[in-house]
Amino acid sequence: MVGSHEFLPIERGPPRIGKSLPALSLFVERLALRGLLSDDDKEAIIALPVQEISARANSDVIRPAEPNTHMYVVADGLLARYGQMKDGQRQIVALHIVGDMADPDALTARQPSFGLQALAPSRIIRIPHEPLRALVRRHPRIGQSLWAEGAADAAILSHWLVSIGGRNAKARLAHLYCEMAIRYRQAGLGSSFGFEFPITQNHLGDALSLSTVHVNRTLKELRNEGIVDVHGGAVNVLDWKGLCDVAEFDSAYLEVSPSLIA
Amino acid sequence: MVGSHEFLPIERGPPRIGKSLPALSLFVERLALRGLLSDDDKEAIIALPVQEISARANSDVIRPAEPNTHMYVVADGLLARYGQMKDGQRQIVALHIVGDMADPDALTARQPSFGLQALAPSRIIRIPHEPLRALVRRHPRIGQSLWAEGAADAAILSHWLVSIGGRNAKARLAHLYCEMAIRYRQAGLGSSFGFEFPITQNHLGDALSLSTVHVNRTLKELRNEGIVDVHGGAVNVLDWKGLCDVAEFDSAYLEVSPSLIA
DNA sequence: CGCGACTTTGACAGATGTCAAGGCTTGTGG
DNA sequence: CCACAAGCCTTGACATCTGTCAAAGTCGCG
Repeated sequence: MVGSHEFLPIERGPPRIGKSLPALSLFVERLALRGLLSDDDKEAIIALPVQEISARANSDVIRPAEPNTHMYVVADGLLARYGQMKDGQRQIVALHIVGDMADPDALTARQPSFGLQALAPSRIIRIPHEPLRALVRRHPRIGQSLWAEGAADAAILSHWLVSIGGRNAKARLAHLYCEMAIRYRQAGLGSSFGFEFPITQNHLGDALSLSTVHVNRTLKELRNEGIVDVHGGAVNVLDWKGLCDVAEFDSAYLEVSPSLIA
Repeated sequence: MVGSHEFLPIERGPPRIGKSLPALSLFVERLALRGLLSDDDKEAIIALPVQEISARANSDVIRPAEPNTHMYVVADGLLARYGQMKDGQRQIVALHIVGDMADPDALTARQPSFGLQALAPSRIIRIPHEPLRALVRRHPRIGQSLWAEGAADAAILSHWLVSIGGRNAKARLAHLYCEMAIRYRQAGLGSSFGFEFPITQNHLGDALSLSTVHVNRTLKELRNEGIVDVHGGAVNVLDWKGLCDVAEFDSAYLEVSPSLIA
C-alpha cells in the first residue's frame, strides 16, 4: 500500500540552549530510567545544544536514505520510522511517542538510517550527533543508558517482526493496540482503558503490513466483538483481557528494567 | 508453518578458561571491529570465564521464554533466534553465523529473550552475563563495542521487518540470500559467487514467514531464471546483479563502520 | 458551506497457505 | 556393500486470507 506522502519544509524554531527547553528534561528522564545517572551526568546532558522543531502531519523529519546528523526526541505527537520500496510501498518499523528517541542506533552507525515521518502534528527536539558522542566519551554511563534505550527499541522491533511474520490481521492489530496501550501508560498518557493514538488507518496499514481496506475490515471485527472502539484518534479498550487474548500479548518485553550494568 | 522441534540436552564440554579457547578470540575480533579496544581491554576479555558447547541440528540452546544468563558467540554452524506462537507457528528473527553474538541485547534486559536454536550442527561459546557486565563497568570501551554490535543487529532486524512487510516471496528470499552472501563474505567464508548456508527450506520458511511449500516454489523460480542454484546446503549465485535487482538490495546497512564514539 | 482527507463497503483478483503424495539423499546398521 | 529409515525436497490441486479497485459516506477545517 502506498501512503500519501509529502516533503514539507520543517518549521524550525531559532536554536536555543538546553536550559530553555523543558523538552530536554524528557531526554534526561528517559535516560535515567535506563541507567544510573549522576547529577554531573544529568547536567552535562542539559548543557547539550538542542533545537526544537515542529512537524506537520505527514511531513518528513528525515527523508529515507538521507544521511542523518541528529538524534531526535519526541516532545509531542507521533512519529514513524519507515523504509520504502521503489514502488512506493512503505513499511513502518517503529512508532515513536512522547519521550521516545527516534532511532537510538543512529549514533553508532554511519549509514543513513530510515526515514522519519510525523504521523500527527508533532514537536521534536534535535541534538547533533557529534556533541552527543563527545558526551558519551566523557560520561560512559550516559552511553550505557543510550545502549539500553537502543536495546529496548530493538526488543520492540523483534516483537513486531514476530507479529507481522506470525499473526493474522486481527491478532496483529490487537497486538499493536496492546503494545501502544502499555507504552502510552508508561509515558503517563492513557491506560488499559484507552489512550490517544492519532494514527490513520492508512498508516496503521503501513505499520502492520496490511492494506488500508483490510485494516478497516479488521477494525470493524474488533468493534463488533466489543473489544475496542476507535474514533477520532482515540482508542477505547472495552475488553482488555479479550484484546490480549486475541493478540497473544505478553507485556514482558516492554518492562523497563533498572540498570543492569552501572 | 510449524517447524519440527526437539528439546535435546546440549552437550557441554568441561568448563575451560579463556586462554584455552581459540573461539574466544572470535569475540575479541568482533568487538575490535566495532570499536577501538586497547590491549588491556582485549586481555580482560580473554580472561573471561567461558565454556564451549556443541549443539546438534534442531536442538535448542535457549528455549523460548526461558530466562537467559549467558551471552553466546557462534564458533561454528548456524543458529536462529526465534519467537513462537501458541499454535506452534514460529518466526525466526535473526540468523547467527560464525563470529556473531546471539542476542547482544540480552545483556541490558532482564526479560527472557527469544529462543535460540541450532539449525545445523554448531559449536558455541558461552559467557555468563555477570562477569561480562562487570567487565563493561571497568572497561567502557568494551561496552561501546557491545552497544555497536547490538545496533548492527538491530539494523539487520529493521531490514528484515521491511522485507517481510514489504516484499513478495521471491524478493524476500532473494534479499535474504543477498544479505547472507555479504555476511558470509565478511566472516571470511564465501563470496558473491556462493557460500555454504546449511538451512532447510522449512527453516527458511520460518525466517521469511512463508510456508515450506512456497519456499520451494519460489526457489524453483529463482533457479529457472538462472539467478541462484541451491543444493546440499550451499548457495550458488549465478547472477549477483540479477539477485540484487529482484531483492532491491542495498548492502549499506551491513557495512561495518569504524568506531564513531571511542 | 464546501473541499479534502479519512472511513466504510462491496465485488472481485491474486498471492500464499494447506493437504496429500511421491521421490530423493543421506546416514546407519546388518 | 546393500537395504532401510528418516528427513528433506518437489509437485499438484484446492482453499483462504488479504489486496485491489471503485464508489459512497462522514468528518473536520478554512
